[in-house]
Amino acid sequence: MPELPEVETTRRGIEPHLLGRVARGLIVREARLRWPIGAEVAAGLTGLPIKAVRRRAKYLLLDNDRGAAILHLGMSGSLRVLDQQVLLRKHDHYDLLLDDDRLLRFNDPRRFGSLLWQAAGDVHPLLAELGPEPFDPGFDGAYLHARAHARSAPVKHFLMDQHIVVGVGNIYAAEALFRAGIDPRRAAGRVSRARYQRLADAVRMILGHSIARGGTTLRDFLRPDGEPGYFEQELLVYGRAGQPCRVCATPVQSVRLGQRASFYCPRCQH
DNA sequence: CATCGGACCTGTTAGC
DNA sequence: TGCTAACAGGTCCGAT
Repeated sequence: MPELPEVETTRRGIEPHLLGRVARGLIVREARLRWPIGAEVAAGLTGLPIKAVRRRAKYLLLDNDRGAAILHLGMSGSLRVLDQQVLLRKHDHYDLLLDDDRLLRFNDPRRFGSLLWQAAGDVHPLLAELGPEPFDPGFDGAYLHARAHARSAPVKHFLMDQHIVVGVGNIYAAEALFRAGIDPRRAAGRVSRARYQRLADAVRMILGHSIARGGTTLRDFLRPDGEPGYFEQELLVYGRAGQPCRVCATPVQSVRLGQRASFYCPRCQH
């Protein structure tokens, strides 16, 4: 589910409910997420006000004076701010209790999500090696071209590598490569600087546009307010195998690149 | 180092 | 209608 636009949509949805609220405690019903939820998370959060709700890559960070909780939604996770009375559903793994009698509830069927703690002054190893945000000024064609030097892996892999640039997952990689006219199978090291500039622009445009639409709803993604995202209606190639390209009407092709479905137009992308 | 495959999970869907 | 296999938005880790 969640790539950068969905995580950012979630951040914007929960931020007004969390900012300035004192965390009263953490109820963990299922600690076995991507990594087990440790006791340090509750200890770090409890008793202090939340000073910021940030996003870095696909991670959400809840800051207080002791440090930050690091939340990841994995493939199937979602967060909602609820009244305590609301009935528990399957896969509701933790609740962060707030001082206004509401709570932040995490649901995640596949349990690829995570909840970690980072002490003030520390940088968690998972965050330390991340590439630039797509909206950072340093993310451009020259940067991508330099990082791709001599790489033989498909450009789609390269674009989805969070050490290169963060936030681009399987859906938006397909969409950005389509907009840039680049075949997802092409070796990353064999894409020109000019085409990488188109790609960087396409990534920013698509992510920004999707955020404005509230993210993409495939299957079960819902925003924290329970509404779906609307970007799905604007996908040009993702999930459209066999259907006509919206630009040239050539049937959209599907290939598997490293265990993952990739969609592209054989006429528009080279 | 870069690259590949496996691993972690459950739910939904496609195919027989 | 039921059973099974394949596949799904992420990404770490170990082997090569």
